[in-house]
Amino acid sequence: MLAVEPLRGSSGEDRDGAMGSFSVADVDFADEALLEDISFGDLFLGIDHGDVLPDLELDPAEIFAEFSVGEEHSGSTTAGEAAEGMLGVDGASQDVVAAALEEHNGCRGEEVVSAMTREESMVMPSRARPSSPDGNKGRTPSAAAAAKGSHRKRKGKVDWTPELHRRFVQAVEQLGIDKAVPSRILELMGIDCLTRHNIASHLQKYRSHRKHLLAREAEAASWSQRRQVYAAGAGAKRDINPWVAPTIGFVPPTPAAAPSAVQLFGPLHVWGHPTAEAPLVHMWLRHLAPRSPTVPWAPQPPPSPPDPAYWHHHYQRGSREGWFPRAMTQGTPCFATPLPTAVINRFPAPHVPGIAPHPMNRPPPPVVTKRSSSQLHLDAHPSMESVDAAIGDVLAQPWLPLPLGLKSPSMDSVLVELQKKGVQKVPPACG
DNA sequence: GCGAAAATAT
DNA sequence: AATATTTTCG
Repeated sequence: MLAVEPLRGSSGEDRDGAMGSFSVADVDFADEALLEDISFGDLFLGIDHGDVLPDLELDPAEIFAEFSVGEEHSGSTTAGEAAEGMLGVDGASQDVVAAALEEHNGCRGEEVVSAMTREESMVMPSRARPSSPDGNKGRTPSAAAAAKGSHRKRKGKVDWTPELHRRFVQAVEQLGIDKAVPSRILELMGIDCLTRHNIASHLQKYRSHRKHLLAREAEAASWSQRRQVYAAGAGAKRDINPWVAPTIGFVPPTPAAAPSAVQLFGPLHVWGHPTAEAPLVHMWLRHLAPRSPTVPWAPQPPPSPPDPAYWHHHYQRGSREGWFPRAMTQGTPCFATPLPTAVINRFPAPHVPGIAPHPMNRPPPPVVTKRSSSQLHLDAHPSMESVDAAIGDVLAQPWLPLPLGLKSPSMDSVLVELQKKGVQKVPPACG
């Protein structure tokens, strides 16, 4: 088994340019990643301070006007203070915040107002609801519902701030995922300005997201397992940390694992897109796999790369195209994980229809195997074209494992040519 | 009371 | 247009 990589800083003429400098696109991307860091990361990582107060999305004036109904707030509650609270008070403990929250949202007051509004709306409908023309597909509007009168003023929207969500998740975890039902959650959260419906709704979404994320994790695990299978099959003994040393030619397919090039450059769907997902994933994922309270030393799942910056930190652009681990270009060269052709063929990298797979997201383009013509040629008397083609592939794929058992004399001549081009043969073992 | 899905808001 | 939240309904 042989693996080759371009020599760093070698005098390869057509390669130096590509290696030595990043394209404009690369630079732009890095900047973008940084921007994301600042604008989104902080917001959602700083979950324990400040940004916490949930607020009902009503006009403040409206809120307090309504809350004043039937509720004598203890003088201290003013609109001004409320506004301050909504901006987040530094250093306020969670309890204080929650208390303030309850007070400002006027929980009891809201109940009163809601009820009243409800009754009012029966009498004087404030908003003509479009009587869902055919939206009721598969649903038979009951006579009761029809008789009820369908006009109802919407309640103030609950803003599920990170802090509120945190409480929610805490309650859910405390109950256990199967016993977590709205009423119990509501009890545990102890925030009586929320209704059971609010909780139920949030729970619905929470489950949905959780399901989604777990599915993706399972997918990632599956891929990781596959990689280990063939890595082991090829005799690799080392444990490979997928975040640090991804197997050559493959990139973990899910964002939960590491963002693929496709996910970095083109939206798959919104949850797969870093700009949209980063903040949201933090919101939902944050409590997904908490350290076991009973077995705190239990092994943790590998940390997800928090954002594109992580990706850029650990990976770099290869020559021409493709990402590869920085570790592979720094310090002692390591042996690339062997990728027997048969295995590659059996486990092709995932392919998103309609989007050309990124070079690193598909099986390594074969120098020899997939180009049967080249293979034959090399085995016999390689022409310069075939050698050049091989070199081209190698340069495009900085780490290109050559198929096992390729030891024909012509291979040496290929390697000579590769070396002339600044491609280096990598020692068959590392460490 | 619960969960799924429709309706509505942003 | 997409996502978040509420409301409806079985």
